[in-house]
Amino acid sequence: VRSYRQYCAAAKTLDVVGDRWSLLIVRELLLRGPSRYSDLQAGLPGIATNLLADRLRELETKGVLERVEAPPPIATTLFQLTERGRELEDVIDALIRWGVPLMAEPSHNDHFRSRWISYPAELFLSDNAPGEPPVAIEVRTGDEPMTIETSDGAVHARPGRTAETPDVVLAGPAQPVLGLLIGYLTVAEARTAGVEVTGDERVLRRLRPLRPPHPAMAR
Amino acid sequence: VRSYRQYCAAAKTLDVVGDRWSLLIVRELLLRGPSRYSDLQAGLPGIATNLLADRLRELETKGVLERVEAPPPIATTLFQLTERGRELEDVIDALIRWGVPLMAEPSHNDHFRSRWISYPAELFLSDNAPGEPPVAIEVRTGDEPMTIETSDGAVHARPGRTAETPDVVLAGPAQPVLGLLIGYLTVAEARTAGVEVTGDERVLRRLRPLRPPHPAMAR
DNA sequence: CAGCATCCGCTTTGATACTG
DNA sequence: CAGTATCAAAGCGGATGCTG
Repeated sequence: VRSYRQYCAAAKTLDVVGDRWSLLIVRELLLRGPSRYSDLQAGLPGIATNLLADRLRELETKGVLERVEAPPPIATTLFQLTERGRELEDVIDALIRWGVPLMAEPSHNDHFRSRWISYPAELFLSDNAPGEPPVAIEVRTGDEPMTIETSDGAVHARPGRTAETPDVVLAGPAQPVLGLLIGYLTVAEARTAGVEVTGDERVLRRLRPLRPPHPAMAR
Repeated sequence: VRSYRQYCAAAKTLDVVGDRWSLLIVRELLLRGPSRYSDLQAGLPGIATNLLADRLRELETKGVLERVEAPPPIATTLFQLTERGRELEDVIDALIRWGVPLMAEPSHNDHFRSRWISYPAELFLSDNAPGEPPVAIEVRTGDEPMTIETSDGAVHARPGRTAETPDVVLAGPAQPVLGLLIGYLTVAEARTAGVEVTGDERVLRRLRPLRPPHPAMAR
C-alpha cells in the first residue's frame, strides 16, 4: 500500500505487486484460472482471510485482476487476472527459476499443493524427442493427482489423471518427487527417498534437461 | 523475515527477497556494482538507515550479497552481489519490463536517479543498424549525466559523458526524456514537454523498437 | 457455505537522533 | 562513513463473528 515514490520501473511494479501475498495471489490465479474466494484461500495456505480480501480489492483497483459474477448455474463471484495481470507471468517465471534450487533444502512443515509443481515442471522440462508419440506422467503427491504430458514438443502440467494409463507414475513425498522430475535426483536416489516409480522410467529421461544433477534432494 | 512456509519455488524466492526494499537493493547493486553503504543510501532515496543495515545483513546471511573490505587506498567496506545474487537480474528485468508502462503516469514528487534509466534503455532499445558506425546519446536528467551507446549490435548505458561529442543530447525532465528514448513519445511531443534535443535525431530512431508509440508520456 | 469485516496483540517499518 | 538506538505508526497474523 505504501509507495516507494521512486521514478523507476522496478519500484513502480513493486508498488503494485510488492505487498506481502500479492504475487502469490497472482501465482494462484495463473495456475488455476478464474477462481472463487475459497479456492484461492485453499491454494494460499497461511494467508489470513482479511488479508486475502484486502489484497483482492487492491489488485482489483490496480487493474491486475477483476471480479466477475459467474452465470446463474454457478452463482458465485470469480476472480480472474486481467490481460495486464497475465503479463505478470514473466515475473512469476523468474521467481520460480531462481527459487527452484532452494527447493532442495528441507521442507518439513511447509504447506504444499500439488499444482505448485506445474511451474517447475513446465519451466525446467522439455521434450527431447518431439517426433515420438506423446507421453504422460502421473504424479501422486500432495492434495490432488497431477498429469504432466507432452503435446507436440511442449510439456504441460494439469490437475487430474490421464484418460488412458500413464506411461509412468510417480508417488511419494513432494520433495523427492520434484527432485526426480526435474533431474536433481536419479531414479535410484528418489526410490531411496520414498518415491514409488511405476512404469517406463525412460520417459523421465526424455523430458529432463541435459544439465548435471544437483546435490541430493532426498529429504 | 517471515517465511510463507510454502513448498513452492516462487514463495521460496520471496522468502529471500520479498521483504520491502530487498529487491531494490539488488537493483542498485546490479546497477552500480560493488558499492559503499552511503552510495546505496544515495541510490535508494526514502529508505531508513536502520532498514538498509537490516536488509544488508539479511541478504548477506541468505547468500545474495557479500561484504568485502576494500584494499588500503580506499579502506572501506563494499557490498557486492554474489554469483547467486547476480542471477536475480532476470527477476529485476521482469519487474522493469512490466513496470515501464507505469512510467507514463505522472510522477511529481517521485525521487529520481539518472542510473535508473539504464534498465529501460537496455531492455527496450536495440541497434537496428548494427553494421553502421556506433552512436552515442548523452542524457542529461536527474543527478548525473548518462551515456547510451551502441557497441556491435548491443545497446549499453553507463554513467558519465562520452569522450567525444555525442551524436545527440537529450536534456530535460526525466519523464519525457525516458518517453522519447524508449519510443513512447515523438521528438515533437518530447520538445513540447520540455526536452531539449540537440544533434542528430535519427540515432533515436535507429535504437528504438518497431512498436507503436504509447499514449502521451508528456507529463 | 462463500465472502468477507472486526478486533487485538505482535512484528515490521519509517523518521529522526545519535555515535565510533 | 557506516552504521545503532529509539519510538511511533502502520502492517500483518490469528481468531472470531456476521451476512446473504
